[in-house]
Amino acid sequence: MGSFLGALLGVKTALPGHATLESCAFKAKNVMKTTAKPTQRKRDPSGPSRATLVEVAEAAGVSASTVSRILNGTARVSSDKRKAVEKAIADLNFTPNVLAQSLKRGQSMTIGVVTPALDSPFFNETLKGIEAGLAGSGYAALIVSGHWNPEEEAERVALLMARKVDGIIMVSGNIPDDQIVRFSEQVPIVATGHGCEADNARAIRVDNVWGGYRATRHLIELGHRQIAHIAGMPNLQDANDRLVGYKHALEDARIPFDEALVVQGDFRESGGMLCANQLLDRGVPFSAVFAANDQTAYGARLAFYRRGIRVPEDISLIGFDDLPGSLYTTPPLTTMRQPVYEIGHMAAGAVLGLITNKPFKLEQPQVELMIRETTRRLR
Amino acid sequence: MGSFLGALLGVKTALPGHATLESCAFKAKNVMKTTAKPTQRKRDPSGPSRATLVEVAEAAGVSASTVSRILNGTARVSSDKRKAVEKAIADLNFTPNVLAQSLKRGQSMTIGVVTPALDSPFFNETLKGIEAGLAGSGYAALIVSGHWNPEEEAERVALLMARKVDGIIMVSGNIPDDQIVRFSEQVPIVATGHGCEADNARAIRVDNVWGGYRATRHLIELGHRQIAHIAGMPNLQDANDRLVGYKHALEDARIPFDEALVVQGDFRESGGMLCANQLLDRGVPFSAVFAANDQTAYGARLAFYRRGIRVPEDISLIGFDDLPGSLYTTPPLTTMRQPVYEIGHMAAGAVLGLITNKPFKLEQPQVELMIRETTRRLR
DNA sequence: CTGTTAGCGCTTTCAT
DNA sequence: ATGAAAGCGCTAACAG
Repeated sequence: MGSFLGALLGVKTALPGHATLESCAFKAKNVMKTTAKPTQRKRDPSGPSRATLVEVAEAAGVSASTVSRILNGTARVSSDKRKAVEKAIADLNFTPNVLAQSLKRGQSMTIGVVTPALDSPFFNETLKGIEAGLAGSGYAALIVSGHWNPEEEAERVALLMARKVDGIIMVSGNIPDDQIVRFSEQVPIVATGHGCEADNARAIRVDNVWGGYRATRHLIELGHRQIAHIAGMPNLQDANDRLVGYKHALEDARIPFDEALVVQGDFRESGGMLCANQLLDRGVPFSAVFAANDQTAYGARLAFYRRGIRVPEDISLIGFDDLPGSLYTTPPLTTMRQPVYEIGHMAAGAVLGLITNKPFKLEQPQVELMIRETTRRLR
Repeated sequence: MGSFLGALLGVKTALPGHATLESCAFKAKNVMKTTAKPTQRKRDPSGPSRATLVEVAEAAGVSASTVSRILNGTARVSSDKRKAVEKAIADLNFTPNVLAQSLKRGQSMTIGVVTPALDSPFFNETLKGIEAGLAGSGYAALIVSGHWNPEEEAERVALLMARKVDGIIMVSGNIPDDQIVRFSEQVPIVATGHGCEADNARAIRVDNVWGGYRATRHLIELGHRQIAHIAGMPNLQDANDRLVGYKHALEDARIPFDEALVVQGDFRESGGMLCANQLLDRGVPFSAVFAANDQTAYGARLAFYRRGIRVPEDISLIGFDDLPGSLYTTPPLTTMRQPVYEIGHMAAGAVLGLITNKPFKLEQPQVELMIRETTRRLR
């Protein structure tokens, strides 16, 4: 087998069953410009699939209605016709056009989902739950991102409604509750991280105040008294609630609240890192940090690492959310677990219930303290 | 303000502007069972929106075609009629029914996206790129998950075709290339992490062999000679290619390949952790590890931490992908960066090009070594 | 410039 | 049990 260096010297070498390696030598130029060949979009009747119900009917020698009835089990059909139709369907590789069905039936069999971010591990967990909750229902999810922007979120909702989604799930986001309620006059909405309730709107939200309280209290129970807090995204109720919980825990422990120990983060790693540095630079001593979410905690963790501050030996750190990755940070992160997947699942069940007018259950999901290895008793 | 402990003792307290805290005391029972009230689904003409184009036409005293023409800018319309129509549209809060438009035009203005996992930071970066690439095009993305299962992926494609998506983006996945090509006879497909090429199919894939080579070579350049590899998901070409690159780098450095230094991972943290332990337990010494992807590296990192092995002091570790989180591990992970976002963006551009028959560029995205803090020169 | 007409592919009375 | 006919809401010739 030719050597790599050989390739670099211009000697052609090939790998068994793999792309040639010579590209390595010409990395910078290894550009395959492809231009679309003018390919005709075919609407070729003999081609695979793309048959219509009427064509099936003709092939089977029956009327369109009969085919439709068989497809939907709407009425009894004699078994010979049924067979003929089934054969025709198979022969023509027919699949009903969902668009046409939707138009006719007045429902699109799709649920709109608006998430604040497509690349957040937190919201993706929710999406996964939604997907699971929708599985087998015949409903598909149309996922769009509002990019944390209230106007864009509203715009997205409009887009979803134009596409005639049968229901909407709002995953957190910055859109005001009353606007959600207004939207819900048009289409059923279930919102997580919101507090709205209306005829056609439901909300699922954990008790963030309690969560913030519990997290802080955990630190207090470990003997910490100088506890910093890196807050979450401003104006986001979830974040504010956690701060409120933090204050209450301090109060209950008769620890005076110190403004200098609270900094405004943004729910992201970069913010967490910045804030931790800020905190450190202020010179006000602290032995523990409650980060408003796990991503913030990750950032703070790195800031400490950079300054040679050990976690948990020197500083205890607790997060909020329990992202999948928090099990694998070094050391694994102590955090308040939110059952995000379950929330998504429940939200899906709720929209479906709202749409089909069937009863469903909506319980408040519980946050839970996950003690791992970033918090320790103050010596 | 009432104290928390007060609440626990049954004294009612309320927070200004926030949920009462008493729920804390009754955590286990804090269950709000909600049953759907039988809400009538309204098709109320006077209600907000839900007007049809014909209704607009009537209200404006023109024909439906005129309204349509104004909506789509298909032809000139006298300004008085235009004004009347615009007023009617505003009055009735009219939005065109995309479903009806789609049925008529024969295109749904939606792109199907099948991803192997909804909760993978790697694929979500791609999704984000796709979303950005689609932004402003009028196309929406219908995202479905194939759960790493080839059958399910095929099923998902069928579902997307039934919904008449105008194009499909396959984000990696286990579905065989020739099946993708077959599907592409029905609808344009762009696949990342695949090698298929056909009239209506394009593929975007980085040079994983080169990536594996470069990663390993980085370790070699640092003086390492006993280099372990935690491989990726079996049967996945990307993973195999990286292994091939690894072998070649060893070969070029005249380091004999040692089977005992290669273990089969699964691209996930848990697998990485398991594999690292396996490696350690084998007793074959090594000073560096090339993990097939970042998630694997995270797992390995934790395994080392658990055994008191320091990274990079005792063992150097390099990953592959450069997930957003890799900037914030402790220490930040040295890795091969894949421009995942760009790949998604490019894929979106490519489907759009395929659909509209416009030229587009498809360049092979380059992987790049990101030297951070988990690798160091062997003393 | 604008209205009329004819569907897109499917479902659903209404007869038979 | 089955077919004919009438649309769902919109667009696109085709005539004026």
